[in-house]
Amino acid sequence: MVDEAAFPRPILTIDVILLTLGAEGLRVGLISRAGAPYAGRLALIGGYVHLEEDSDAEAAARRIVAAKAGLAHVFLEQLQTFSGRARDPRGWSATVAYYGLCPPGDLEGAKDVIFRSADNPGPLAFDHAEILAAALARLRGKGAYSTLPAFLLPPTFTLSQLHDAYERAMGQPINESAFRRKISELDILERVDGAFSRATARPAMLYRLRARTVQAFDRRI
Amino acid sequence: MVDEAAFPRPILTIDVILLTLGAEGLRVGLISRAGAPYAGRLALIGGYVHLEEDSDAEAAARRIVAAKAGLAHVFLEQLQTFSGRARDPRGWSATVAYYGLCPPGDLEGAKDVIFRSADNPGPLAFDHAEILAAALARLRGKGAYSTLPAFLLPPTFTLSQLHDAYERAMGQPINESAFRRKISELDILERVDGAFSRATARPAMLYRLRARTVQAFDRRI
DNA sequence: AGAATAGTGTCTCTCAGACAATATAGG
DNA sequence: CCTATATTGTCTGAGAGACACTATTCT
Repeated sequence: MVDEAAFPRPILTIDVILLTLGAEGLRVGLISRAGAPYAGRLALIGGYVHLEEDSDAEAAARRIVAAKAGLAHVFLEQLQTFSGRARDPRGWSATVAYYGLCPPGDLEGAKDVIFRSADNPGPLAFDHAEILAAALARLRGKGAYSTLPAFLLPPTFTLSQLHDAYERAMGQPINESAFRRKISELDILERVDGAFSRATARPAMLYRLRARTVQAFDRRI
Repeated sequence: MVDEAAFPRPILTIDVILLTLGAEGLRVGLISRAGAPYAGRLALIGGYVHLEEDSDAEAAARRIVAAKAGLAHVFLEQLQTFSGRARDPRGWSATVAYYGLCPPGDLEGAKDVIFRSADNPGPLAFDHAEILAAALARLRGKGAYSTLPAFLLPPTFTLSQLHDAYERAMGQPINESAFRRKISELDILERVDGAFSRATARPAMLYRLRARTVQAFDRRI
């Protein structure tokens, strides 16, 4: 890093790929763009960094998700930075992309957010389709050997729900007994008092994650 | 991304963690800083984005590595963006970090670059120690299930050299016969005519990577 | 009792690590 | 032949998938 402070500075933005679980699989939260460019197009939840307010890019992402989707607590992880002269007609820009995972129940207050199938969201503004695809690839890659999919669930959940979250996040079936075996061997969950009861079936034990952060495993789940 | 073009723009830089293989393990290429801040301290190879010249951040990274380390062809992959108010005394900044892998032989022309043990490089400028640690973690994590360590070798190599590169990159022993078995099953290498001959031992067959890009595996190597 | 979901036990096949055995060069 | 490195073969234990079986609640 050499001192050449006179260089023109590029535009720096933040984009959040907000993902949640729907009945059919992953869903992504989008916002309809008010102004040009791409007015009326759906876009990822994004904004500028506020230098006085935001201590770093992740703080900016949290502020933006809170402001635009009304979400106070989201699991956020940096995905990648997308940059270049071509991606925004206003000029050379860079956006630091974060993916955010949250349980479906937390999305009541997200009035302006439109949820679409993550795998088939329709046309998006800028290079957001590419960014979304990268987020899905990361989630599916990392989900196979980490607790990432658990952050798509509420704080307490049953093993069946966890299994379901893994299957829906990964988009492929996972052997159930092997899943239970591995989860219990990995010792990443702890029992919570009470049980989750459905309409017409046996109630299941409730668990929560032992750690609040993502845990990666040696082998895939 | 809302239009608020009036916002002050943060400083955006690029940093490259240039890694290569030494006898003792991984080595990182550093440059002694000429000016303030951190004058005289060792720092990662970095610089500003040139908006007219660089089509995107990776192009900027390539230009910077070519200019400061004299390397025309390096394997580069984006690591992460580090940002915040505190990391640079000159103000809120963001740096897009790339790690670069290259074979030891390519480093003849890198006059200004100082190589240090990657695991113990001594004090570095800015938050570069943290960035380097993240690069090593990524290389070791991803190296276990990809062809990443092969990019620390010249274009053609023997299986023993590849095995050695994996062990040195990962910092831990790898069972040799299992390694050979997995490599051959994965079908990522192809034979090259000729053989590599040492002083006083059996010459070994030469291989090269089938694909020019990193290949990830299902299971760890 | 029967339906529906939760949870367990077990069999088999594959794969990874350990390590022995064999191969091929130079001295 | 001896040494050093390369390469292959085999044995064994752990783990993953398949799937049947048991458990518990509600109607």
